[in-house]
Amino acid sequence: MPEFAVQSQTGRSLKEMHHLLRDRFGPQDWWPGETTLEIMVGAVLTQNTNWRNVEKAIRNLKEHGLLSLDGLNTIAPDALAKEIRPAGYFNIKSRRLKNLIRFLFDRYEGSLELLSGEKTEILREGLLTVNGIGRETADSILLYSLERPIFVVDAYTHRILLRHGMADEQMEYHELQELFMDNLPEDADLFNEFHALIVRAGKEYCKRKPRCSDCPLGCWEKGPILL
DNA sequence: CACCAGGCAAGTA
DNA sequence: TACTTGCATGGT
Repeated sequence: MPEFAVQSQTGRSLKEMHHLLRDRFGPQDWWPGETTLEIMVGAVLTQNTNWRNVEKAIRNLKEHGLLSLDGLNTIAPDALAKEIRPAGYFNIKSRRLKNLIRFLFDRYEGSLELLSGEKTEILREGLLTVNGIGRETADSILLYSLERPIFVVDAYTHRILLRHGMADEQMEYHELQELFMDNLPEDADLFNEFHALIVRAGKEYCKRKPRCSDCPLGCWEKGPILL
């Protein structure tokens, strides 16, 4: 039994919210035609960082032929930091990328084939042991890079649920995640699109200073605007 | 000038 | 468990 309402303050189900967003914005095409590795790298680089800055960093890596397991495994941390500078937090993210790559070599022989054969639950536990990979980054890798049916929770997700009366400020990551995963079909493509749409709507309408007027969700305007 | 962006870990109490 | 702080660039 879900502990929290599966309907919003305005009486909408998650499915209805997804359809409203989809009808407004269409497919978001997150991480199309990119490699498994590139998506994993992007998931780390985008931590608390605007995606446009991440694109610059990834472009640098590509231009220098570093966007490969061996390239990232071999390069010195300082040199890597220099390449990903536009993404911010470049020193710590350099170490985080090295940690991730080392994990892939230590546990999967640096083989994305072997990685892909691993069970989702084991993968998630493993990723979470890597210093610099927390729940959102791990889940982003699972969903967007490895196409596992795991729903990604981020600040926008929490904020939108708050404004629809479906969550409170204290709710924890896994509770928010369960709200989606217990009330939607277990479908990676659905989770992919829905989360991307939430981010899209969040960017345009539901920031800390919300601009609710044209939001397709027509959220509960007296709802909390915190977070 | 202030504020924010597709977080996380380490330190403190 | 529940805060607080450091990490940093680039756009608005």
